[in-house]
Amino acid sequence: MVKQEMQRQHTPSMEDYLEAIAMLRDANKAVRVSQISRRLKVRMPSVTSALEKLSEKGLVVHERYRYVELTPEGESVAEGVVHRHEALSCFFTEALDIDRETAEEDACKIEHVISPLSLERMIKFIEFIQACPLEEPNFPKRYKYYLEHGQLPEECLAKGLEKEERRK
Amino acid sequence: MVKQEMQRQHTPSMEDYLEAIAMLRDANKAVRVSQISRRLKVRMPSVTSALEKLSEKGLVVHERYRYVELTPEGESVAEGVVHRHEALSCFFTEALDIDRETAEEDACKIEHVISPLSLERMIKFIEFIQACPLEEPNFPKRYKYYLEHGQLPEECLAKGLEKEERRK
DNA sequence: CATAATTGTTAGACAAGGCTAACAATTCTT
DNA sequence: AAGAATTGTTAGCCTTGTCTAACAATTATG
Repeated sequence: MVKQEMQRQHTPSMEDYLEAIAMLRDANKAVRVSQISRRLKVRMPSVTSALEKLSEKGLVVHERYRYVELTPEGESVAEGVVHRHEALSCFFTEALDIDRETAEEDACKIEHVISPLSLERMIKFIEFIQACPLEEPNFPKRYKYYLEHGQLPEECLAKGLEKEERRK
Repeated sequence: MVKQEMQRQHTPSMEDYLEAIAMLRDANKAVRVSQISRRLKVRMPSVTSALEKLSEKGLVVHERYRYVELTPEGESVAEGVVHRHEALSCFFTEALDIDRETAEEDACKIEHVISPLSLERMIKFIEFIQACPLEEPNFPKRYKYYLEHGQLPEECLAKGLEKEERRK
C-alpha cells in the first residue's frame, strides 16, 4: 500500500449534515428534512440535494418524502464528528474558560479541520487539569485569576520573588 | 446602526492569498505570481484570478505581468491572519506540546475560523503558563509527564492520596 | 540580439454548495 | 373525506474557487 496524503473523507458541509441528523435523532425520534433545514439554517432544497449525495455514498437512507436515517457507516462518521465537537467545546469551556455559546460556535468550525493529534492532546489536557490535584488554589483557578486581573495571583508572585532571591 | 450578523469579511481562500503575499514579501523582496502559486500549491491561473478579486476589493495592487503588492488595507488584513496563525501555532506547540509540522497545518486551517475571544484566551493561556512560577516541576512539565506516561507524576498522586485520606 | 525558457494571462470547464420559484405529496382540520 | 396548510422535491440559476489548454509577455542565454 502506497503512502498517500490521507485526506479528509467528507467535506465540512457533509459532516454538518451527518452531525445534525445524528443529533436530531438522539433528541427526537424520526428525522425530517425540515428539521435539518432549520437546524443548519439552509433551505430545504439544499437538504434534499445533500441527502442525495450522502445516499450515493451510502451514509444515509432517505426515500422521497420520508424520514432520514443513518446507515451504520454514516453513523460512525457522525459519531466521529460529534466526538470532535464535544471534545472541542469542552476544551474551550473547561480549559480556556470561554462562554458556552462561543465555545459551540468555534467547535462547529474547528471540528472539520483539526488534526487527530491536536484533538487527542486537548482531551488529554482536560483529563490532566481535572485529575492533577497539586495545590490549591489549583491550576484552573489560578488561570481564572490571571484572566480576571491580568496578573498572577499572590502566591505565584511570591514564589517568583523567592526564586529571584535565591538566584542572587 | 442596525445590529447585524458580523460575518467574516474575507473568505479562507482570500485570507490565504493575503497571508502568503505578506510572508513572501517579508522573506524576499518582490512577490511574483509563481511564488504564490508554489507556496499555496495552486496553479498560476488560480492566483491570477484571485489577485483580480483582491484588486477589486482594494487589498492588493497588481499590474499584468508585474510584481504583487499589498495596499495598506490588505496589509492590515494580512497582519491579522499572520497574527492568528502565529498565536495558534504557538499555542499548539507550547501548550499542547504538538510537533511543529502538525501545529502549522492546524494553524493554517483554524486561523480562518477561530473567534477573537478564543484566540485571545489561547494567547493569555500561553502567557500564563510561561509566567506562573508556582512549583517545580511546574505545570507544563507535569503535563508532559502525563502525556508520556499516561498517569500523573508521583507528587500529584501523593497529594491526591493525602486529600482522600483527609476526607475519611 | 535572437531564440529558448520561464512566467503570466485568457478562455472555458467543472464541482460544490448554496438559493428561488414552481410544483407535488403528505398531513391536518373540520 | 375535501380543502388548507405544511412539507418535500424538481429545475434551474449563481458564486466561489479550482483546473487545463492555449497563447502572450518577459527574461535568460548562446
